[in-house]
Order: sequence, then structure tokens, then C-alpha cells
Amino acid sequence: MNEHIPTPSVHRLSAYLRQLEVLAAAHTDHVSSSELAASMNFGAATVRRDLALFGQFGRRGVGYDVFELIGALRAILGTQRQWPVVVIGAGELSHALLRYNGFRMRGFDLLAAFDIDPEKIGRQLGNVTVQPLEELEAVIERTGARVAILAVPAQAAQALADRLVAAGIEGLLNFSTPALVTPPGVHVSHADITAHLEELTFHLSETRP
Amino acid sequence: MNEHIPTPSVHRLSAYLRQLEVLAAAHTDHVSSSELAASMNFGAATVRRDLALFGQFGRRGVGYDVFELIGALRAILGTQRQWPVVVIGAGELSHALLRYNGFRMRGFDLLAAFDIDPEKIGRQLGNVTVQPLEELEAVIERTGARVAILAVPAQAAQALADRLVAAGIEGLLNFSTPALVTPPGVHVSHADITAHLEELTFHLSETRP
DNA sequence: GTATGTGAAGTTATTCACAGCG
DNA sequence: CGCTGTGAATAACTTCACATAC
Repeated sequence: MNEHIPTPSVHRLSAYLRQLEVLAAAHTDHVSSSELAASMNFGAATVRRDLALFGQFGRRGVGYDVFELIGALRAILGTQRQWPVVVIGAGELSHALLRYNGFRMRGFDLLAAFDIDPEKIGRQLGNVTVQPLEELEAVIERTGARVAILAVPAQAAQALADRLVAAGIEGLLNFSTPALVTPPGVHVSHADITAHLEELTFHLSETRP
Repeated sequence: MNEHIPTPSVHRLSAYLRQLEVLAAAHTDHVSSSELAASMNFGAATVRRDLALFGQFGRRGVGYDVFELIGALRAILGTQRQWPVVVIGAGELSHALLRYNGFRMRGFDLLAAFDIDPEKIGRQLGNVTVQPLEELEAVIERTGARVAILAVPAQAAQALADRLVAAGIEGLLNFSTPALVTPPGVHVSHADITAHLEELTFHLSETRP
């Protein structure tokens, strides 16, 4: 199977899963590639090709079973199990992430938050209490967390990334600076909300400056 | 100039800008394409090619002037001016966005927030007071906002998107369901934090399930 | 009839490699 | 001499179009 999966395909798999969750909530039990594609910005062939990278999930003449496909996508993305995740930095964004319930039901358990600021340590964010950074390694060890969310100021990011990697973290969701160097085998996904806004204004400026 | 710009290039421009902001804060005045590329995950040729799409910003044998390039990128992305932005939904995420100071200095003025929940109306989030949805059209009209952030539950998203478009919004940063239909000419950028985590676990599952 | 899965074709984006310039 | 800017080559991704299965 997995010869090599294009990154855009992986991102679309998440979009399919999100949309299937909505369909499931609305008790829709079947969906065709064109229905799934229509509401998003890609073609039906792209949907079929993406899924075909991992196997055969549809029935010809019918389409895809919503629940079956949700299960298949979770298996592909690895989220049928629950992943322990640590959050570094206890700012506003971390606050929002820790209070969001959607992660748990999608396979992510944000079970600890850390900060260097004594002012923030001890605060309750959602279900977790902010801990001092000193505890980081012990918590990662104890929980077996392989994924971390890095939401700290740019100047602190690289040192903390190094520390996380040293502690065994292999996947890093990075809300800090885009320049983050990690050893091979460590995966980094860079999230930048400003970049999304800039994408919009880029296009808006093209048409009317 | 702008024949057609690849979407991946637009996203990278934002990444360059973020990194240049860091360099500027550290009083670095020059940077070469390879230095800029090294810290991120793309090659030097990609950096040069992306910039060359818009003009000639570097000096051969020297590299790019950090401040000049920041200015050029802002001009390209349209963020030398300030953009009024309205936020729809006053949940935790909106809370975090409205309290984040980085937007203002990057050209985005989150100047109003709306919710349908009477419980939330009147609350102070950062600099803005949550307003009832009824005010939406008037505020968009008054402020001239062309960009909106949609952070509401999936089932409410499409109706609100329609309403925003009717009120004159042309750029939509969408934190809700990926299935959002908008008329041509309206740009949608879909942000999904769960998708970033899934990207990580996808790769982690490949190597060690 | 209808919708999948997939070779083949087409399109788009990245990388190479070097001429050109400071 | 170093680094940009860019044609040319390569690689990656998407779309077409249809045989195949239900």
C-alpha cells in the first residue's frame, strides 16, 4: 500500500472526515464521490483517487458508506486510538485549544499544559492545570506522548522544540515561527492563522487594491 | 505581472514574511535565499522562484534586504494597509483570536464580534464587545469590512456564510465545516487545527502503529 | 443505470543548473 | 566570487475518460 502519499491528499482526507462527521450527525448513510466533492473545492476524481491510495472503500453504482468510510479514514489517519498530546505555552491560543471538546472525540487527548511564567503555572485551562516546564520530560515519559503543540513566542520556539524532541516527541504542531529545525523522523506541521488571512487579502488586493 | 500565482507560493510568502519579521527583530539586515530556506522546509530555488513571480527584490552576490523584502511582501499580500475584519461566533477560539495582538501589527483589525447566544452578547473579548447577530450587516456596512472570520458550529456555518456574502464579505476565514459553498469571487480559506494533528498522526502511524 | 477505481493524459509546481550581474 | 533570476528538465499532482462492477 503506502508507496508514497501526497501531502495534499493527507490534508484532503481530513476534510473528507470532517464532512463525513457532519453527514453522520445528519444520519446520512451514503455519499458519492461527487456529493462529497461538490461541497468542497475539489473534483470527484480527486476524492476517488485519494481514497484509492489506501484501498477500495466504495461500492460501484452506490457510493461510500458514511460510517464505514469514517472508520477507514480514522484508521488511515491513525486516530482510531487516542493520542496523548502535550501543550507547550499557556497563552490565549492554548487556552482555546484546551477548552475545545472536539479534539478528544477525534482522537486527541490534550492532557497537559506547560509554561515558564510563574504567573500562569497552577491555572486551570479546561481539564488541565498549567505545570512548570521542569515537569515536561517527566510527563512525556509518563504519558507516552509522541505529539506536542508548540504555542510559545518565536524566540523560545527552537529551544523548546529541541527539548521536546530530546524528550521523545515525534510530531510537533507548531504555532510559532516557521523556522523550526528538527532532526529527520520528527514531523512538523506549521499552523499560521495570519497566513490564512494573508491568503485572503492577497486575492482581494489583486482584484481591488 | 500576476499571470497566475500558485497557492503554495502564496502560503510560502507568508512563511517568508514571518521569518523575516523574526530576523528584523534580531536586527539582521540581509538574508540570502538559502539562509531563508534553510530554516524552513523548502529549497533556496523555491524561495527565489516565489519572489521572482512578483519582481526582482534581491541583489546578486548579496541577497535580500530584510526590511525591503518585508515591505515588498506586505505589498504583495496586501497588508501594508489595515483590513477591518469581523469575527462571527464568540466561542473560545474567537476569544483567543480577539486577544491576540499579532493581527493588528500584521494588517488585520478584528474590530467586531457577533454571536447569537444572548448569554455571550455584551461580553468583552479583547478590545471588542460581543454584539448580537442582528447588527452584522450594519457593522459590515459601516466599517467596510471585506474579510470575516467564521468560527461557529458546523450546522450554522452555511447560513452565516450566505449572510456574510450578501452583506458584502469577499474573503472568509473558515474554522467551521469544510463544506462551504460560496459564489465565485468570494475567497474561502479553510483552517482546521485537527487536520494538522491528523497530518502528524498519519505519519506517526505509518512508522509505528 | 449509476458510481467506483484506474491507466493514460494533462497540468501544475519544484528543482536543476547556469548565465548574468553586482 | 557569490548569489540572484530564470530557461529547461524533472517531479508531483490532478483530471480525464472509460472499463468494471453493482
